[in-house]
Amino acid sequence: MSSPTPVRRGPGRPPRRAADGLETRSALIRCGTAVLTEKGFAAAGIDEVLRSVGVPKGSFYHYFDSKEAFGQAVIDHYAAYFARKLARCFEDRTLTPLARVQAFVDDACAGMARHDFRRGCLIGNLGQEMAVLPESFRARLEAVFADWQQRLAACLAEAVAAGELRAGADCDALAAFFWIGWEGAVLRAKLVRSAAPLRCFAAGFMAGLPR
Amino acid sequence: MSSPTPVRRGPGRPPRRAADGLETRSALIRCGTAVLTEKGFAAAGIDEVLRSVGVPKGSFYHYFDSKEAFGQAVIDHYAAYFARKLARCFEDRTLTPLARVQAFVDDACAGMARHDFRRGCLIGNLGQEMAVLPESFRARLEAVFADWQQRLAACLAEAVAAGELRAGADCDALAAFFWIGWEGAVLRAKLVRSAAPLRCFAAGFMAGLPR
DNA sequence: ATATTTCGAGACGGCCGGTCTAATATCTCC
DNA sequence: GGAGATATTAGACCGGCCGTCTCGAAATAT
Repeated sequence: MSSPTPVRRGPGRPPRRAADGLETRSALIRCGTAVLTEKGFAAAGIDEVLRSVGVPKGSFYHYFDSKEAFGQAVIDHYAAYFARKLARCFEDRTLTPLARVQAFVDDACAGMARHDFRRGCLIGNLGQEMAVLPESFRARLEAVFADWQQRLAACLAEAVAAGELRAGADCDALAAFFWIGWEGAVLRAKLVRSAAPLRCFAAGFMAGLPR
Repeated sequence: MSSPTPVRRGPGRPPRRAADGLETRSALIRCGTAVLTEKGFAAAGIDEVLRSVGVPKGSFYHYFDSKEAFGQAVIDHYAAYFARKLARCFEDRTLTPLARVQAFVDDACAGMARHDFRRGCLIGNLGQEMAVLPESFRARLEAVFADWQQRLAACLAEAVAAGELRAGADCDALAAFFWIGWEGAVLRAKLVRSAAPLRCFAAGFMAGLPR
């Protein structure tokens, strides 16, 4: 019997399938997200992504102008994914604001453990690589960090309103501080293959908050 | 007139010169430190180092078994250099213990600015790259971080003794927290090409210390 | 049915980077 | 002063990777 999705692979325009073009394209992006999150941009090869998805090289340059354009698409995809995750955590009304921050940390620990601490944060990876990256990445990466910072700052502002933080606390500065250090924690977690750095940083952050 | 050091370049055993082998070798390491600190290990090419030092490609494998071995040597060199810097800062009796930490931060800000925020921290760079690095690097990088943490913890212990920190403060945990987050700050400073993240993290760290 | 457009297969070129081998000049020791 | 040992290098090799190119076939329009 034939496979459930008889993916024709051979030259010629493929038979019409529901939004197949989008399927292929987004499969490439999804796989690329995993690969770039693990290896970074420069060290990752397009061929690896293609082989893993089962798409021939010729298709790639039909969907993307270049590796650089592909990277941009992957960043956008990751940013959207992460924004959803942050919204889920930081706007969860069933928890107190500070408990939401802790929930994010717990979620991140579980996430890294699930991939044996080989994958880190795509944005952090690429930020570290800026010296060897197309300059076009810089603005996009900065924008993503700005978004994260704003989301966390809003959550911290709720903490102030709820009396969990001292009135007058500088939520923006605290949020900036968190994300700056968090990337370091992710980096270290990859190195020691353990969630300890994530927990260490989170605990230190919580302990240092102005109550 | 001939150059002061008439470096013979051509096949054959070179004329005896005072420790020339060590000269060449350490020149490679010094240049490699700069390059790896900027680009990381995977993205850095040996050719670039060789060209920059004026050593032919064939020579490389006379001095090092492989790129991996070269990387190890560079790590060792960088670790020694950084240990000296930390000793200079953290054991400076002319400053209070906490002022020494701030002195290190100021020094680091100046250092990154001097290279236009293109160079970061070699150890952090390589840590981030672990997924695509020879496994042999892991232990060495961890050891370097452990050394840094211990040096900072000692300084913080002095701060406790001097009454700058609350008695009973967990200096080891605080030191671990600092280095975890600091690497994130360096990463971010490279991204935004500014010392602001370094200062933001340092300020947050200082503000959160138990007094 | 014919022409045109859309999509994909897979090979190819060019480049670059790490590694190895052979060759060569000097040193050392008899 | 000659012979072997040693230090250094030139250059070739191999493999990977990005990007391109041509061809082929299905879908769609006319």
